[in-house]
Amino acid sequence: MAERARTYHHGDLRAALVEEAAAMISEGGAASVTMRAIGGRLGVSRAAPYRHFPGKAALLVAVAVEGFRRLDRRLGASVGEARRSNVERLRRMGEEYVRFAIEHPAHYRLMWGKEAIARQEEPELREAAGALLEQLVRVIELHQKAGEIAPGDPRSQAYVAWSAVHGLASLLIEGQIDPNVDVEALIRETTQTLLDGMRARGPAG
Amino acid sequence: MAERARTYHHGDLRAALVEEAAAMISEGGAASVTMRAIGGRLGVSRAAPYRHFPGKAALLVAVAVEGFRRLDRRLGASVGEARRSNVERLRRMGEEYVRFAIEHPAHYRLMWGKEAIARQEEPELREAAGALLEQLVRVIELHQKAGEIAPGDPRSQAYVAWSAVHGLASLLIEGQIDPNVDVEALIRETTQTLLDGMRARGPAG
DNA sequence: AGATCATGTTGACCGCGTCAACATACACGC
DNA sequence: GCGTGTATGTTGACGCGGTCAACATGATCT
Repeated sequence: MAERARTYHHGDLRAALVEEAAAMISEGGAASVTMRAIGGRLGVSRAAPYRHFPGKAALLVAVAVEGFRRLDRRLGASVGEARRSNVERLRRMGEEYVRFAIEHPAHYRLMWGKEAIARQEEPELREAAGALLEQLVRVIELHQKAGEIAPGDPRSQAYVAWSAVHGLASLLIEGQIDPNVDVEALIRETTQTLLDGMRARGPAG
Repeated sequence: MAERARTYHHGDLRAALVEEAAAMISEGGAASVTMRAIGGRLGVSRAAPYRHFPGKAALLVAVAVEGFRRLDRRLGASVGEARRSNVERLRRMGEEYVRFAIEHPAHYRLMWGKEAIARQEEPELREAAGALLEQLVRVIELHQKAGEIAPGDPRSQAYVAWSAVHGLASLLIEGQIDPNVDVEALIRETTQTLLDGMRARGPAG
């Protein structure tokens, strides 16, 4: 944003690349992000990014990791806001999760899609996604102790809860849901059904 | 499969293209599907597909539609097999849905991803996905009448159920779930939680 | 000031999707 | 049978995008 490109060297190109790529993803989708375009927008040549990332895939990974960080912070904040217990924390987390996806569809897609990003397991990505899951597990344990949701392996339950919100987020941002439905109502219904299901204890252990 | 390429004309290139593209997606992911490669595998030139599809995107749409048809048939069959009622139908549908995704990850990804496929609303795709949703709605209505799940707009409930299985399927095929967990158990736990939640009626109408 | 290394630039290559111009073969009326 | 039109397939070329190698520039340390 600041006046760069005055000098031959950029100053902090690496950070600028990640920031700019994220902006372009939001504006025009992942397909609009090309090494040439991103260089152009930063007043830099097409090959300059290669001094900071081994390739385009690595740059996108960095963008995705940044997305995870933001989502993680946002969920953390929402948990803080929630009135104490009564599964409010979990509900808030779920709702905020979906809203994040709706607000940043292309970014969210990039965070999960295996297609756009390198196949090999990027450890940084794993870590960032893992942190998210950890946060969810902790909240579930909290509610378990309060007797608000059924006992059981909190990690499995976290996967179940995550599936529900991730699925809803995906359907919404991929345009699979009838535009006439009330999105906020659907989000509430989804989290409510999920919480009801987690409170009950079905026949299958 | 049969001996083609004997003649200058192919016979049924259109169908062969869809079939071959689907095979390549399964083998090497969507990125491995290039017009040149697919032509080569069919003993045909790179531009030949353009006589049958306006572009690569259209070919991929056809592949995705074919995927929807298969999934639709499979779910229909699973419903038939399920013992009568007691939410067995819905459970079977959910489980089969996730299994389909696991067995055909790249194909499943293509079916939903907006990234790979043209942005404009392909009516054929909408229809195919819509048929799937309709099937789900009908099963839900059935269970509602049997008093096995709570009353309410079956379409919203269908979206909720769909979110759960689609989310789980996505997480699994994108490798987001710890490989040590028992996948089948997780599938059962997810459907069970979902069914429990749909049976209950939470405070939110 | 001079050497060295990090950072940025330019030129080139290759693969890809796509189109235009050309070639071939099947189909149908005589 | 035989031309003729149309569907289908081929080849050449273009532009774009990712990437690498060779070169240029500028910061940094002594």
